[in-house]
Amino acid sequence: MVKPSIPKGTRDFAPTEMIRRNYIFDTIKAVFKKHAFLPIETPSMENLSTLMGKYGEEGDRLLFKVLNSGDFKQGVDFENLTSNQLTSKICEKGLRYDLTVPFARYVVQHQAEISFPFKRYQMQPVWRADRPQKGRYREFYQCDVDVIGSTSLLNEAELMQITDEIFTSFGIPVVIKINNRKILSGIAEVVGEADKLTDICTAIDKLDKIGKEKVCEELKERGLSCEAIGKMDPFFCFCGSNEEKLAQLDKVFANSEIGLKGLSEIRQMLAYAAQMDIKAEIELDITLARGLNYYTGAIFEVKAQNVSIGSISGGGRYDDLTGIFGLKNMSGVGISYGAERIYDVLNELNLFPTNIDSPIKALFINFGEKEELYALKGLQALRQAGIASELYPEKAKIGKQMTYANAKAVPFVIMAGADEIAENVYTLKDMNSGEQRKLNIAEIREIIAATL
RNA sequence: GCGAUUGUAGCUCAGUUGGUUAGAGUACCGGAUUGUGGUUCCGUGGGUCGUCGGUUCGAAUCCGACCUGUCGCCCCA
Repeated sequence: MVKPSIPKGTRDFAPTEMIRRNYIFDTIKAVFKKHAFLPIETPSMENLSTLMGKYGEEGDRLLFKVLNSGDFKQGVDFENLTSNQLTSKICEKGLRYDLTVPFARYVVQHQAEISFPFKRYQMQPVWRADRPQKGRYREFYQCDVDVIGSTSLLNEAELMQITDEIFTSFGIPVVIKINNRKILSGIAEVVGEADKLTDICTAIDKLDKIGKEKVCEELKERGLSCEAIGKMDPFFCFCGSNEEKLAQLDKVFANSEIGLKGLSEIRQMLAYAAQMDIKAEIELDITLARGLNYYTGAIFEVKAQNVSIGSISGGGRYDDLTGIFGLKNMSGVGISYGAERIYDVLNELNLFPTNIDSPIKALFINFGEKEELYALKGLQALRQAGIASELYPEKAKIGKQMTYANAKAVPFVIMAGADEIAENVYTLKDMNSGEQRKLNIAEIREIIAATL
């Protein structure tokens, strides 16, 4: 006997969980569609050459690699190769790590068929060989929207609007944090460490988590001069409204062209957003850096208020993701919503709508051969009215059938034995109140339909 | 990849310095009750004590490795 189990960091989803997950996907998808985005899907596996080197050293380690089919041993020197070298000999495929890189590959490969700007959405699982923790899995879903082939900041603004609409639908209060890589470049330039941009980004990103002192320590470890770290001090304590922060940055960036460009982009985004009736708070946070190093412009991160769960969404603009696949001048901007994080937030805040938990509205009790034929007629009438309903497939004891209805949270049970058949009616039982009445099927249909 | 911690019935957990045949609650199934569930009572079944190895006369209990879950670090949705 094999003990049933699934790989580390993966999960089964029970019907009750799937109903809630589908609610999340459906809600997000509805907003994407309304904003004129089109769906695509890409394969679970990509060639490793597509994936490797796009996510930094750490990312390469977290890629799941797929062993070659056939005799992968042939002609490979197992003795004298390091694990990494061996991997490249015996694996040429890997599971996708995110949806953005496969999207870039898709765009280049299908550029002739696509009309740009291309607005696509994609909701599929991704895999990371990470160590599982709370809210972190090895297989999880991302819901991505991207606009590629347009540099307009209208796109950034639209992504903020989409974010706002999605989380308004969920009833989750959020803060949309924004920043711009050009501002971070400006900071690096101003403190005289322009070539250390990546190190500055990874360190500064942790400010709210580990505090200013530890960030300075890390910057030191990463090779920044004490002088430069001292100059960064003012950037750690920007406060006030977005306008106030921008005004302060204007002064600091007086001699940094790229820094000023970042500021003007933020201003333009905010100006567009102001026309879009966005309810969520939009906060300029210059310590927001995000690990992925392909971002070149705007950066987004969405945090739910009043919960301890980390970011539930993140994204940004990338100017040259398609370059490595041979297509230049194809700037894009996108954002990704983490389905399982949103699930946890909805759960914690008790925000799942209660009406989705009873997908089956009525159960016909099976009394036997003759009675089930009569029940089938009623069942048909309800289904034609779009009411999800079923007939218990066996003549089991009534108590057992009732327990079944209870376990599935079915709100109505319908019974018909010899008496009901003679009168051409059905007994409708409301499982919440326990009340039951003899009615004809049209009346039953109306009563159930009224609860939908 | 590094560190800490966890694992006993489908689920939640007892189990004495290592000592007979490993228990309870709950769920399931059957009955009390052949047209009534979410509240009763009785009964049946269900365990390679995570896996493999070691110490011992004897291991659920002690030791090691691995696997799984959880929590930090790294990184990230």
